[in-house]
Amino acid sequence: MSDLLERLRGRGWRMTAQRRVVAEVLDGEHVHLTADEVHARAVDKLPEISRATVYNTLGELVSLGEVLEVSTDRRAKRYDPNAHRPHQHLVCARCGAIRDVHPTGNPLSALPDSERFGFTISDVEVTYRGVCPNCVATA
Amino acid sequence: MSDLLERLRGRGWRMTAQRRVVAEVLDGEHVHLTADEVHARAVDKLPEISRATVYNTLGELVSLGEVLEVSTDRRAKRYDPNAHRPHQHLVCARCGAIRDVHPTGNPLSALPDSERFGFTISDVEVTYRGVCPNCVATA
DNA sequence: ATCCTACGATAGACAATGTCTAAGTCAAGT
DNA sequence: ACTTGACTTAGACATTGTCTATCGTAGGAT
Repeated sequence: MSDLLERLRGRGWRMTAQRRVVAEVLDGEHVHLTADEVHARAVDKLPEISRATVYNTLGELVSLGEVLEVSTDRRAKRYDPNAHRPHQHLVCARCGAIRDVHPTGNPLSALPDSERFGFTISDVEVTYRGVCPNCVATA
Repeated sequence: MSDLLERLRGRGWRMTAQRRVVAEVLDGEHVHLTADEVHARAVDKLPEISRATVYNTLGELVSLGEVLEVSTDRRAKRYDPNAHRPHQHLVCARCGAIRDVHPTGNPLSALPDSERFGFTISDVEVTYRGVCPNCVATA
């Protein structure tokens, strides 16, 4: 189901073992990994891959619009392969779990012109914070 | 107009020269400073104040609910003394300028139960991103 | 007014995350 | 199979923040 690798190849992305491995890690698991977690999983498949390459490759995938960067906390950025359907995030304040969610309506419409101060707004990022059922149970 | 110092004293906050200076920096300028910027301005008034103290004090002010932590980018956290009126942030993608904004409605109501996955949601954080008039002009 | 003591402040080491550089390697076109 | 420019590497460096051990002091007690 590696649409991602196909798309990248089709866009003229030079394919290397390292890039393939990073793409596979993201494509394989639909979760929100940090750069270090991506690196750890990449090392399992390609032990000599370097940290810098993982960072570079993630940065490229973000530039290409194939992966989203998510900063839900002040810790490491996370990488979200679900870049093709707009969505927001729901974060557990206790365990850090992240879920993709799809709110109704367009959050942009909640900001009247008088509150835009002449800005040309291009994007809205919404993060819902709470406690997940698991953490509530073990509270 | 130092309500802040008054409130803190009233809450039994032990007053020191360092804490006073940090509180004054935040109270004086209604902007969104990073910890290092707070430190720099504090040093102007009290040259021997240490970085650790600024971090500690900011952390306490956040715990006390007198100041909000804002993470609009992956860079340093910013500290927002406007903690008593709920608001969201509008960020310039070019120069990083931050404005407080007040959207209409409650963003929580945009998330149907079916999209809450059993989470107990306590907070919503909305960040609008765009380009400010100044940066548009100089583009 | 002075003394005590617990709480606050300090310097600097350490940690986490990310970026940069110089040199080596290799994918892909010829 | 060559060649070349793009990719990868190791590790130094940068930024932001935290921790620890020690010193200083605010504010209550005397």
